[in-house]
Amino acid sequence: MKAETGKRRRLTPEQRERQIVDGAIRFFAEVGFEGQTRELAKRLGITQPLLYRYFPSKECLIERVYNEVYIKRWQPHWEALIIDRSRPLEERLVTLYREYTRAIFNYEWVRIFMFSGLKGGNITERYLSIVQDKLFVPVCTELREVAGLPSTDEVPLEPEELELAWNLHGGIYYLAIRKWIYNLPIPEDLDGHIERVVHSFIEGTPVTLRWHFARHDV
Amino acid sequence: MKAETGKRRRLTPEQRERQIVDGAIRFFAEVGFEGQTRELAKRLGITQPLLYRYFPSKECLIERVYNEVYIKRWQPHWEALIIDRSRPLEERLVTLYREYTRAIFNYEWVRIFMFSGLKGGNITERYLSIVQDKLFVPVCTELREVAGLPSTDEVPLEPEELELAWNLHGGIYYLAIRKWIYNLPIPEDLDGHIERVVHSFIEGTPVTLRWHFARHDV
DNA sequence: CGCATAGTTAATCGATTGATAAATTGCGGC
DNA sequence: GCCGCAATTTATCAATCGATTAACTATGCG
Repeated sequence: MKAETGKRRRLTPEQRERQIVDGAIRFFAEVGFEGQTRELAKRLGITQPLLYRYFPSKECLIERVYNEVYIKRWQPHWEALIIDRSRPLEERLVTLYREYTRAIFNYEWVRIFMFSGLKGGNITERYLSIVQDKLFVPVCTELREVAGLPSTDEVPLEPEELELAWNLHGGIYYLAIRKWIYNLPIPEDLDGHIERVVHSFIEGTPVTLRWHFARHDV
Repeated sequence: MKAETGKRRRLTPEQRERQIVDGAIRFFAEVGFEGQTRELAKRLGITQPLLYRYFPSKECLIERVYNEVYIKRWQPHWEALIIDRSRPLEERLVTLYREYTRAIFNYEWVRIFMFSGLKGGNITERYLSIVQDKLFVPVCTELREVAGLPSTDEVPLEPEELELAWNLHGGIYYLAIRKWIYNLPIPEDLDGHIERVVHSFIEGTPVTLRWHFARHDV
């Protein structure tokens, strides 16, 4: 009644823990957090109680998965990139979203983020508030300059402006949702697509901003 | 050992079935399809076995929820609206997305659609293929005309063009995801936001299209 | 009033869940 | 080589899942 001989492999705690965490990320990304510990163990080729030697509860393992997935993906230099006026804003945005999609666009990140949002908590809210403060606000500040409008020091940023940055971001992120959640094909040439989308943004948004403020100030 | 007197309410089968379906839509939208039948019954104020008098299995109830949510939301006149060249394209798109968001932007639709996508199946794929054929393709056809480019009869639609329509759509739909999945605030003035986004689209996309074809044909 | 029909319920079953305790086995140090 | 510790497994528990059965009770018809 023993396991198949030779299958039992004794790893160091560090190796085993890493194996469990990596497997859990993949597993929960696929089936959601209601996925069963027995099924996870089977995929890892270990027994279910062994999971509980490394993590006191399923909830703790999930918490660990969150941390592994969200930490270390953010590139602080993005914030400097956006405000580097030695390059055209269009070029900066293309670079930003090229790198952003390379960092974020993958099966595990997109699906775990969505499961996490549906579940509740406030993990997604916290993450996106950072995105807004570190990316969208500076982008809008730069947009003011490109559009020939007063700086944000003189005229505070309006929610309507922020929404235009959210819209650019949402259109791009929707690609990831299409691919990893709706299981639909997306362009092979992602970089080319980003170039076109950012080009449309640069051509259209400053005009809209001036249009908005002109109506607004009347 | 009987239930509390007076609580028992006898409804006609039609009323009871409707009550169960409506409650199930709300319930599964909130917690996902792993939500338990006992909890659903409790929220409805009935006992769990009664669910099985109306639906042979949980899976059948879920199937019914799908049909209730997705059927009857699509407005066939949208397809005619897009190609009505007696009005400016910008006005047509604003009208379209005003109506589209009124029809689709609600808690149940957005969350059940997302749960359904994560679960797999092909419900989301089928729906979105309709959206592409009925909305995005005609929009791109109209864009050709606005941009002064050859009609789609002469030069077939390219995937890159379709992606620009997907991008507009994704940016707008991302608002719904922010609100009902990430639990973030979105603009109160949704119609005004749509006006600005569509304006940016009309200002930026034709330029990008000509830019794209110019590079392309070299 | 009485009876049949049907809506509703309590009680329960077998399978599965997260989690635990105890037995087993692999590996490094002597 | 073998000894001991710790990694891993077997066996199992209590709770909970979807689903079933049989009994209970409200309503309409005569």
